[in-house]
Amino acid sequence: MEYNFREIEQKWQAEWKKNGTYKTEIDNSKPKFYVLDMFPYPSGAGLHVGHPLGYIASDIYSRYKRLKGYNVLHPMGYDAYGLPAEQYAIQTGQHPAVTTTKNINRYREQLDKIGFCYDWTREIRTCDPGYYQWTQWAFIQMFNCYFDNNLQKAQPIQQLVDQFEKSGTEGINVTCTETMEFSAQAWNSKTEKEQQEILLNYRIAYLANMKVNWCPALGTVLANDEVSEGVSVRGGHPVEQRIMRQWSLRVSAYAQRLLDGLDTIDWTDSLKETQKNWIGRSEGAEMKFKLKGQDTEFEIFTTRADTIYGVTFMVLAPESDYVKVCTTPEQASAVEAYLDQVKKRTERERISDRRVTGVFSGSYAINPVSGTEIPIWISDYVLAGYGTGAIMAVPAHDSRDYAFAKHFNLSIIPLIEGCDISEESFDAKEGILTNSGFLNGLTVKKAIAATKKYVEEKQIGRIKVNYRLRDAIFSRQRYWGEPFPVYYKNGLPYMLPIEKLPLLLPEIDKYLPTETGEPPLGRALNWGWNEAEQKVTATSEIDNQNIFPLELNTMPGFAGSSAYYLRYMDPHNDKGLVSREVDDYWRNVDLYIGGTEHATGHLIYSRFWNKFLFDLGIVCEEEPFKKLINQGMIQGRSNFVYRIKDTNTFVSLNLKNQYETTPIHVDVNIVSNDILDIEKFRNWNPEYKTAEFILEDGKYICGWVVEKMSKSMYNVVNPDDIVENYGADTLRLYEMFLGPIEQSKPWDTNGIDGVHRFLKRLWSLFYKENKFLVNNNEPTADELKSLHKTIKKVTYDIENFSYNTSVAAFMICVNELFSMKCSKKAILEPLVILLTPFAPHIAEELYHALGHESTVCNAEFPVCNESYLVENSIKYPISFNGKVRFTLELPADMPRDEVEKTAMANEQTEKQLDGKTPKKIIVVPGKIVNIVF
RNA sequence: GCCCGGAUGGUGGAAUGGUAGACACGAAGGACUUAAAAUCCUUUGGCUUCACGGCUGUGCGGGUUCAAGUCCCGCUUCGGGUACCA
Repeated sequence: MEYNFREIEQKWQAEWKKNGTYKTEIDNSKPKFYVLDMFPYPSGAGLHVGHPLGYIASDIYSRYKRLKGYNVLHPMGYDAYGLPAEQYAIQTGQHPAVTTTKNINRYREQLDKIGFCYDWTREIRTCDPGYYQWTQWAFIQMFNCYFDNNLQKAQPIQQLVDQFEKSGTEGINVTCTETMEFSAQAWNSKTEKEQQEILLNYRIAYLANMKVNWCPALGTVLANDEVSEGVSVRGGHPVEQRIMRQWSLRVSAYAQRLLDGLDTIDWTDSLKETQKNWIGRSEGAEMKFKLKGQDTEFEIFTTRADTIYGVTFMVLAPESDYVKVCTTPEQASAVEAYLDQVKKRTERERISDRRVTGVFSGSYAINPVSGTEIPIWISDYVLAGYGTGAIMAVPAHDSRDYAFAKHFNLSIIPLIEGCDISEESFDAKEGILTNSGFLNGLTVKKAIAATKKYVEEKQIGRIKVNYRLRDAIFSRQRYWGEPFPVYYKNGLPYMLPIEKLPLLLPEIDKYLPTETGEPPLGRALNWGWNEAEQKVTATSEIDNQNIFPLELNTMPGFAGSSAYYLRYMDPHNDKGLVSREVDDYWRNVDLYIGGTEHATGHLIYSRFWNKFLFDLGIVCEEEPFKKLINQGMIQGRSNFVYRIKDTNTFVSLNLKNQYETTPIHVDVNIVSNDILDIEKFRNWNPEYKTAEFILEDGKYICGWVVEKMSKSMYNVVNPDDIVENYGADTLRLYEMFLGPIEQSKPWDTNGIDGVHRFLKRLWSLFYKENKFLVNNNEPTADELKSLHKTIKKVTYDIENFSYNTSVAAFMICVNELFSMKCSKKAILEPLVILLTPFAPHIAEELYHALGHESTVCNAEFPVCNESYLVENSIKYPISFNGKVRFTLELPADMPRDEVEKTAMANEQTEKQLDGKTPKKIIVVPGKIVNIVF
């Protein structure tokens, strides 16, 4: 019987499906384990061979944990809302739901072939109303809460209203967009509209005018993590700054908790570091500067309060509110011209072009410590969004201030003894202060502390912690996303009642903005809210009395992916996102596998969302993902042919230097071991039908290079083809065998024969021609040693996610058993169970061949018996001055001095020493002998 | 600029401070076969030697150690993240 992988894999996939082998239920008798993959966005291109890498890794771990006796939750679903489907809809008129469903079906077909142990009864799609009603629900919860800074926790907004009614803003410490102060009396005398407007300043989901990243090409705003270097991450379109009234989530309120939480989870240091930088905590002081000749003052933020004596000018961000206050009539036109110029520049231009620009406002500030007068400038190197949007400039010790001072010829006062500032600023936080009044003689560190103390005592400012993390803009001017459960009355937002969710995404005729520039939902014919009857009605009936307009924006991509891991726990619950009982069992994700590209997006938003739900008591764990592993990227390995210039003749790689050639990408699927299949090449493209070839050794050898896997490079390898030619088990093993899971590495189909041969060889221990070879003979010590060595290694490697080395261990074991001609059941049965996580189909087949009726998935993972591994003798490497010269086989229990004596007595030792006396002899029992002379 | 990773044969990669190159691909040679495929066996870092063996070798330069791919210091270089963040 031959190893017929096609038959075996189809048979067991059907059997597993029929028996619900991977269906998971709560089972209090077993410990739980939750393994999650980052769910995919189903793109039209389908899966290439790089996508399943992480899925295979998590599948192995899931199966391993199950064999170890855990109740394993391992679900899968689709991040189904997104731009590509919508842009395809704009081009073709095809409804995004149609495209998305088609792509999902294709993904599912591809995934099914690989033999994953997903519980598909728990599948979710973010665009499914049964799912997105909980995204809408969460948004309403956020609208109904504010963040209490003292408790560091979300609280119902009603508590804040009670507070305002009783004592106004007196004594409150809550996160808000803008600091407000009013009395209880003032609050109580405000109209409903005014009160609601104020509350938006405090809600966790709030509507506000803010500076947003507007992407004209995509026709929508983008969040900070969706923009990189001034262009959109998706598509690379330019982004500009605009003020717009948009929904935002007060993620910044959770900055400290997001930072602290990192210490409690098992993520890689580099990922934690990325999040730390993104959150960007910096401790400093906020200081007040008075304006000369006026009764106003303004605040700046600095981490270098110690440099206060070196402030020679101030800088305001162009968007700062202080600009108006500071600009004198004489300077008004110059300032206006400058603001105009700044406004015209896109984010990208500003980043690429670092010219020093700025304008003098005409006003002066008073240094609160030294009392000197300081000119106030305006420049776009100061950002409105960070700190207070105003800085004190210390050109001697800040390179940006230095460049500005040099450009505009402003004075520079050095503050550190002996520092050289003739060419550049001295930015290091070290040295002894000078020119600094009461700080003279102190080190920088001490001076910072001393200034902070001084600032607080003299009440010219306060210690302040700033975060770089911004609130998340939550509105998108797109069609294919979750509709907001919001309608507008008097221009103010009101939430739909929770029982009326989901608010379904309406149908529209075209997926474009309206003629008046409204988002696509502006085209919906049924997009009014009948408040009295609590239902959606015709847009034409909107009268702003009883029928109100619904929100036209939709939610961004990260909305649906922020809590999906919770929904998998309880996917069919129609009373809540997840019931508390179910959440108490599954708690959080024990192992999360996915790419690093989500480090500053999804992984921040999810943690924020989870913390918010934790505050509400909906979930029991504060962190959603306990352990996280980033799988590396699978790169493409492109092949080239070399066309001789101006001909249709192609020259083989090692002869190309004799000609003038152009390298041309050739489809890797018509190349094998870098040898071109000439016939296939001629048929690949009509242009090459008549191609001529200059061969070497009768072959055409292609060149190759590692680059991104993409259609345009013709280096995309499809997992379906691999499964068809080698089987899913071979694909799974080979993907793991390629190298460490976290490392990026190129895909090269060439090596796949090795793991395929391994499976065939394993098969050959069971079957020869039509004979079943397995017997019940007693295993020998060597056979047991081979097996248990492998059990030990594989167990250790799985726990440490070192899958490439476990595949190697399997190969070694099978090679050993093969040369021992071992077909003993006592050895093969544990081996088959051990292999189950990696190659479940062949394992299931062989397990049944060994006489089992039930699935191997429910078997017990073998345990290593150390007593089989004990060695009687050890081969000691005998080295001289660190260089190994020969080995000596000695009994394992030989004491140290005996080993030394035996080694010294050896004639080869004598030869090596050549009459010299050893200075020192190192014996590491069980390891090595080193003789120094 | 700052932060985080890497750099080991022709290739992918192994290696708790203890015989560098496990395992696999590829290549070369051989067996079986009319032939091919499949399978099996042998060799395979480089230089050198008929051979035993010797020399050399983990990006570069130093150091620590009886012993360094591994630890420390200083570079080179390739990835990734991030940035007028005060």
